[in-house]
Amino acid sequence: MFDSLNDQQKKAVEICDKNLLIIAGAGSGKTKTLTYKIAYILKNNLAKPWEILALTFTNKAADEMKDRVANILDTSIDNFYIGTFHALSLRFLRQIGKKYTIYDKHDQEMLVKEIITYLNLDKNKFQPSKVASYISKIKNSSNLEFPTKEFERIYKIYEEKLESNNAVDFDNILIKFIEELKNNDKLRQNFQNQFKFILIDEYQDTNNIQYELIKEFYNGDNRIFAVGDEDQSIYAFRGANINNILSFSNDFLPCEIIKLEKNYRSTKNILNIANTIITHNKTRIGKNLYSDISGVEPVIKEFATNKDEAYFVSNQIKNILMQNDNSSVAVLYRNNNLSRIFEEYFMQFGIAYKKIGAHKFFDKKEIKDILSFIKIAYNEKDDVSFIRSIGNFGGIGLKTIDDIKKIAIDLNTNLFIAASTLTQKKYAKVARFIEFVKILQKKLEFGNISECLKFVFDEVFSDKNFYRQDIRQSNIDELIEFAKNMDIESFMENASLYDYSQSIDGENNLSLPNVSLMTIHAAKGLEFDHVFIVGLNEGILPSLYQDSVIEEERRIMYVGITRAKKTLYLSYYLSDFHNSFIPSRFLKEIAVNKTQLKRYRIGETINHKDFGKGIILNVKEKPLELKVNFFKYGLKILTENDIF
DNA sequence: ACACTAAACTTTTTT
DNA sequence: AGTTTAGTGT
Repeated sequence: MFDSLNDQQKKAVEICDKNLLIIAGAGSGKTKTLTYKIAYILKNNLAKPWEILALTFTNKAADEMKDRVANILDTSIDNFYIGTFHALSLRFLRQIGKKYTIYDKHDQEMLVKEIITYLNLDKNKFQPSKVASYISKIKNSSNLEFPTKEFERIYKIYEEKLESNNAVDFDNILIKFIEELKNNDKLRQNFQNQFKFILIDEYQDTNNIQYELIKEFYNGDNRIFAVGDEDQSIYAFRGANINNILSFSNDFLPCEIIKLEKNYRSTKNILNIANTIITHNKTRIGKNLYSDISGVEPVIKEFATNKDEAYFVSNQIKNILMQNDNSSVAVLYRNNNLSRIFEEYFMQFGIAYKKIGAHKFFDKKEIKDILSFIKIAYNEKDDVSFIRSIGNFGGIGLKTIDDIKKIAIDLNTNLFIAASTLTQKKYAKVARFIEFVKILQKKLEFGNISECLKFVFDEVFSDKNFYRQDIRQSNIDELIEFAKNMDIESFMENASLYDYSQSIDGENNLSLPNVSLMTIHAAKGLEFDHVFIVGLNEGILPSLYQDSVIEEERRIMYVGITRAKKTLYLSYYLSDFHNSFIPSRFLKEIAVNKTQLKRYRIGETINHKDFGKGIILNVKEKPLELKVNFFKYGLKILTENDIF
């Protein structure tokens, strides 16, 4: 059964007495190697299934690994510990009796917003979404440095609130678990002894907290097998630390590094482009991906507008599907707002497609609204869910909620308790709300969540037009169906951690369309016969957003390109009717067939980070020199170095 | 005091 | 697409 592995893969599978860092280039059979390694360990009786811990980055990757292990072993996989860092940590926390409400990004922002209003801070200066992501960044970095005093206060109150709400955000799931391990030697040793082999997928995307967790599991006797590719590290914005992979061989001794460099996915031509681009990066271990597959030359296309681009892509897809119905096709972009125009044209062209990511099932308003009642019944201290549910109950407005908040501060308690003290006649509606939640709590104890959801819908939402629209109604039905036969704990976990929309996967389902629309981030780990990477403009890819780092943007480009098996189309447009654009610098780095790609054209508008918008009056290539008339700052000469 | 509506604005990427 | 805001209506 191990005959189908190449020499490097075989080495990676068979070496079990050392820690291993497997540098797995795109399409080099990473998942295959990991799953065969698990099979090898079991066949040779090196460990029992429950002594293997496999940590993945996404639920999709966990599901795929489960499937493939089950396939090659031909047994049930119930005994394996395969899952995301977050899902497994939560599960272990539950095993020791720790239960929390999980705050997703949205809940987090609501909490931050409450704190900002409470502190009377300027809402424009402190945007909840920015503050929330900054909080996560701080938690993920080792040194706690706050930009301002106000920020430090927000952060402190935020952490206190999580504690008093009996809630955890995504980061805290891991932090809480690490705390438990640190404070309880017996518990830690149990885990260390149990997990003889720890496999970590996508190691390049682990952050400091995840790294710390791995350290807690490691006792020097068990073995860590980390698989990763520094060139595919694209989650720095979420705290991923590329140094984890770069310094693996110092952290876990004895250690061996194995590189998987043979690519089984893409044609030579496609790989050439990927290799050419990525060699511009300095932060890398370095590898040389190669392929035996020959194929056609990738296509680079310029369009006047994004509409022209969408038209061309749609037309091309139509042709591809006419030639071979079974081909898989993907249109990939840097950010989700680029998808809309493709959806429009796909409709016009009659192309069936699926859009991945973007709007998650559990982020939908109707779902969150109903869920907030279950959450407040599950955990009275959950102030975020309190505010959402009471606001939807009907007959209770902002003024009343404000009164409750004030009482909660006075009594130093949560909103639910504060609301329970209101017995005056004018607060009769509040009393009814409290009563309703208590009934719900009784029903929840009974265990049938589906029925509880239906109860909430019937009592609170069924007479409101918004929730009676067909799409929302069917989403609600789906939620009720989803909850069937689930216990409250796993329901809560699934609702918070699982991206339900991504799990409706087309691979085994022939009735779903073969054309996918998604961000490059969402496409990571996937492959398609034909790939279109669109919107390859400066300012889109690379994004040139505030903290965007050019090497990471280049890796995103690299990940996109290496999704393609047979054909690859790279395209950009010059205008989207609001702004004008120039082609991505990454296209210039390729320079296929001496393709004439000018980054700058006379007469174009550019957007400079310091000087704002301006019109290009003159362009000199080699060395690059731009004469630009900026709207605010007037005439400037820019050289290569001060352009970005 | 609250419900409802229309218009404006928000967003890189996500466990 | 969802949330916020301002304005109107009950």
